Amino acid sequence: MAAKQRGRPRSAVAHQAILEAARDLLACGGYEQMTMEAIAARAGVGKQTLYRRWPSKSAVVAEAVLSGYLVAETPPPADSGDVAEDLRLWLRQQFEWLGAPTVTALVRGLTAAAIDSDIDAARLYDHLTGPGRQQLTDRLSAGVRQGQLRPDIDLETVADVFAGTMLYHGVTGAPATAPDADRLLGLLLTGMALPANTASKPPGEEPAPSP
Amino acid sequence: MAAKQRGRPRSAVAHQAILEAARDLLACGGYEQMTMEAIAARAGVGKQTLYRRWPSKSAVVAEAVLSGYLVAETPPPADSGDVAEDLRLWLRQQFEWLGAPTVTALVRGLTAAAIDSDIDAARLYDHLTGPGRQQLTDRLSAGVRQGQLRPDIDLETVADVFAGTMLYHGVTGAPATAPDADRLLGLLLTGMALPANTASKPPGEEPAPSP
Amino acid sequence: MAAKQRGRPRSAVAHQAILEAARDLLACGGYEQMTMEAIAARAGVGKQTLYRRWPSKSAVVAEAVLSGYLVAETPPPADSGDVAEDLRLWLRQQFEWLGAPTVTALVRGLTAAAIDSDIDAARLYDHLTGPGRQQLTDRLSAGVRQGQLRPDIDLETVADVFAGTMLYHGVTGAPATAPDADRLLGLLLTGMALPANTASKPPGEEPAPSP
Amino acid sequence: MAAKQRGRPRSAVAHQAILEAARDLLACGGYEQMTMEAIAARAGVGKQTLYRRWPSKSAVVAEAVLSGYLVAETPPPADSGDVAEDLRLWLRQQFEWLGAPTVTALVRGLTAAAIDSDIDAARLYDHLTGPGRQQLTDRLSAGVRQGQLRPDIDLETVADVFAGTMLYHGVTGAPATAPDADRLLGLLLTGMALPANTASKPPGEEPAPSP
DNA sequence: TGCTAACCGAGACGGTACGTCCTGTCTTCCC
DNA sequence: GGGAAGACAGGACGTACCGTCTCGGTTAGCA
Repeated sequence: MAAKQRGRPRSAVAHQAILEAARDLLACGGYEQMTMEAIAARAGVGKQTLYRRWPSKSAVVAEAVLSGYLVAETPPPADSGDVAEDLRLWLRQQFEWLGAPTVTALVRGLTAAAIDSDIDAARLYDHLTGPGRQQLTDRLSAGVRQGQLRPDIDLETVADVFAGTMLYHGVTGAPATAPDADRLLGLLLTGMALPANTASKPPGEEPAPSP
Repeated sequence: MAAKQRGRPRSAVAHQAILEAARDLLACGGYEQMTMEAIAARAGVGKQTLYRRWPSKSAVVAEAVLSGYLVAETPPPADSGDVAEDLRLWLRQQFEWLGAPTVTALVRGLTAAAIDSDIDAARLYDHLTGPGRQQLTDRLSAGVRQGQLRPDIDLETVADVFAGTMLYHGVTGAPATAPDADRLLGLLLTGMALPANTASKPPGEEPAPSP
Repeated sequence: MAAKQRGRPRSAVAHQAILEAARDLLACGGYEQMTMEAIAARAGVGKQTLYRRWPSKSAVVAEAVLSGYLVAETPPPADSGDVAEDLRLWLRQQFEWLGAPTVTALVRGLTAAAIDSDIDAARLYDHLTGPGRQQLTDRLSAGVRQGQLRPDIDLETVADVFAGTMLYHGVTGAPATAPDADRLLGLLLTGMALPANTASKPPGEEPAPSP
Repeated sequence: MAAKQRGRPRSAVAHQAILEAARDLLACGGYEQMTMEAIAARAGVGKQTLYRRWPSKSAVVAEAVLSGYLVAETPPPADSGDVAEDLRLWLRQQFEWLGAPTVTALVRGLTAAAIDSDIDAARLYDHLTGPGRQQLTDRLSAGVRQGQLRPDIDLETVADVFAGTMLYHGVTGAPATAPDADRLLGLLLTGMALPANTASKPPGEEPAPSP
């Protein structure tokens, strides 16, 4: 081992002030507004204090977004016994939350950071979406146990679909509406294939389309 | 009115040279490397010639990416009569194509441009994904007519799911593999809900949890 | 030949504004106060416009001081026929002028610039002292023609003595007073050696000490 | 009063190491190279140890230069009975010594320190030139006693002339040569005025111009 | 022997200037 | 009028240094 902690230790206060300043600037002015100089000034910190901790602007943004996202968690899906309804409400909530300018700014900031550097963006998104993912997969698993969902569904793929959709709306700024949520969920629940086509095809039986 | 074309007409050669230079720089150095000065220099053009045509860097990038994407089109899904297999092959192909460094660079460039300006990013992505979208929805419609797909599927939502997934992989740089394609398609075809649930949902009934 | 003047020519206005701003800052705040950024701001100019013309701060200072000095010329020594008196008045005037805070600041600035770069400082000082030098040597030559000064005096050496003295006072900030001027001039006119010694020096002969 | 020395005493070793490090850096890299951090690092000392002893960089430089100068003293002028020759040799030696890169660096460092702070530069130069001054004035006084020099010469003014000349050469880096020394000494010994002029001016006589 | 004060090396801190780079505009001469 | 060239104001970048502050640890006198 080494270096046994010599010299003045790095200030945790400064660390937090920087991340918060970065988030504030990101929220109110976007990625371009969020200058290293502005961050330092707003955090009441020298520029070198930023560069001592992070090698570049992208890295600061990445950590700022991640740490900020985690404190602004949304509640997990309820478990009323009706998985479709629970997911529907949860997804609507997620979409609504994602539509908040602050959150959009965080997503765009993180995306910009991911693009203009060699940050491991996939890892970042995993961190970012991690908690929501877990909430989702938990509820899906419960739905399986409750006999409402197919036991063979690929939880990760479902989570990826949601993540991709959210990224799309975050980047484009196109708001994700409640009907969007419903349509997406409907597709994922029902699937595209006719039942006849999928697992065991009950011969001749045509499910009645919505009247 | 409209001054019917006075003075020297704008050079189409310069126009193309600029877009190509932009794409080249984007492909080899990323969005940050692609400066307006570098584009102008590489295209053998004055900077003013860029700004006479596009109002900002983002706009140049946008058009460069879009025009570049279009010339590198992928073929539409086949129609062998088996819609699941046709889509599987097409999606794999799309994913593979998307994994090419050049294409990734274009996607990332477009995303960066979308973020740091007030470009209508949604419109851009529509342009970008438009052709693929059309190919997809055409094949899906055919599948419906062939009695292999549900007649009530929401084509746009399906297309959005694909677009979101591709954006995710483009931005993170995480390669989208053939198994990913298969899993995604499987989910979308089959859906998550058990057949029993879709048809009749016994309200309030709690299935026995696993013992 | 080459380059036949393409592109926008450099602005002479900006050039002058920069030099003047540099001199102003030097005069009111010293060498340390005179930042490149402050110069640019005061001149209403981008920093790049400075660096396009001069490679470093020292170079800007050098030119600013030189051009400023030249416009603030002092009058040449009079020629009343009495060279001693003419020089006495001129030297007093020079000393007084040198004591002005503005001039001291210029001298110190130039000296600082000379020290912290590889500027050819000797050349700068020559430029700086050139006009005064010429005035001095002209008057000395006239004095020689008028039979008041020795024909074999080394004009350059005399000028160097004055220059060195002025540099000393400029750097230290110790004001050069009128009595200082008189003493220096007295020394230079009269010399240190006794007349007996100057005329004929009998080798090996020990002169009788003063009785 | 006066807290009679409690706590750990200051390290004399560190003191010397600092001054030596400062001189070394000054000698090999100039004033700009000589940063407080570099001095501390080279002396194997914490920065606070510097600031505990000196209030600023200029102060460190000043003491470093002075202490360095004193240990590198040049011998005093000889007293062979011939004051002109003694001074000539001594001045040549001084000029040669001054031309050494190390000495030039010290002079430039001291000058830079004098400029960018409110150090009493005159006092520093007095310290710096003090020993040489004393040597010089001693020899001049002896010359006066020996009847070779005028009894009314102003010793301080002579010393100032030498100091100014040396400062000029130190700052500009222009080497002071042996002929320079001879010329300067010739001027100071002989003076500029014709003997006739100093004592009694023959009235109305116009000297013939050079043929 | 322990207490307390001042030192020590190390290095982070706020601040500020540096010199480079890029954006979007402008100004020149050439077609 | 368009086009290539390049200067323009402005401003962010990342580096470096100044002088201060804060760690853990050392070295003295005093108790």
